[in-house]
Amino acid sequence: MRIGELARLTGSSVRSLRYYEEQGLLDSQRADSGAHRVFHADAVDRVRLLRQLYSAGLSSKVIASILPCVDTPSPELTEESIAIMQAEYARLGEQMAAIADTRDQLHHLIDHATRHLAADVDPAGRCADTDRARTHSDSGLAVTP
DNA sequence: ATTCTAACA
DNA sequence: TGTTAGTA
Repeated sequence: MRIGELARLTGSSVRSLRYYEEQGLLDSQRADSGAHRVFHADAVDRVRLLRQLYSAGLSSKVIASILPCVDTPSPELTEESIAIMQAEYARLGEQMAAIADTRDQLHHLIDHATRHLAADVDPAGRCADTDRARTHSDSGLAVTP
C-alpha cells in the first residue's frame, strides 16, 4: 500500500509516517519507478505500535533501541536494550502512580465543589442546584477506589 | 488527486 | 509535526 492508505489505516499523518521511516522505525520499499514508497501490510501494526510507544512518552531514540526486540531477527539486541526497556517500564510505573494521585486529588476537589454547590445557594428550597449536584455525583467521576 | 523532498513565521 | 513550494 502507499503512504496515504497507511496513514488512513493508522490514523496518522503522512508527514509522521515519513518521519518514522526517517528515524529508522518504519521500513518501506520503493515503487518500480522509485517515485513513491510502498509499505507492506504489516506496516499497519508496526505504526500502531510506534504511536502507542510515542504516546507513552518514549523518544524516537529509545523506540529505535528496543525495536530489534520486536523484529524477527534481532542482531542488534543488546543488554543495553533490555536496560532501556526496564528503565521505561519503571518510568511508566512512576508516571501511573503520579497520575493516580492527581486523579485522587481531582476527586476530592469535585467532592468539595459538589458539597459547596449543594449547601450554598438555597436556604429556602432546592431545585436546579441540587439537581446539578446530584448529576455530578452520578456522572461516573466519583469513582472512589 | 497523490506522493516526494526540503525547509521554516 | 504542521505546512508550504514546486514536481513528477
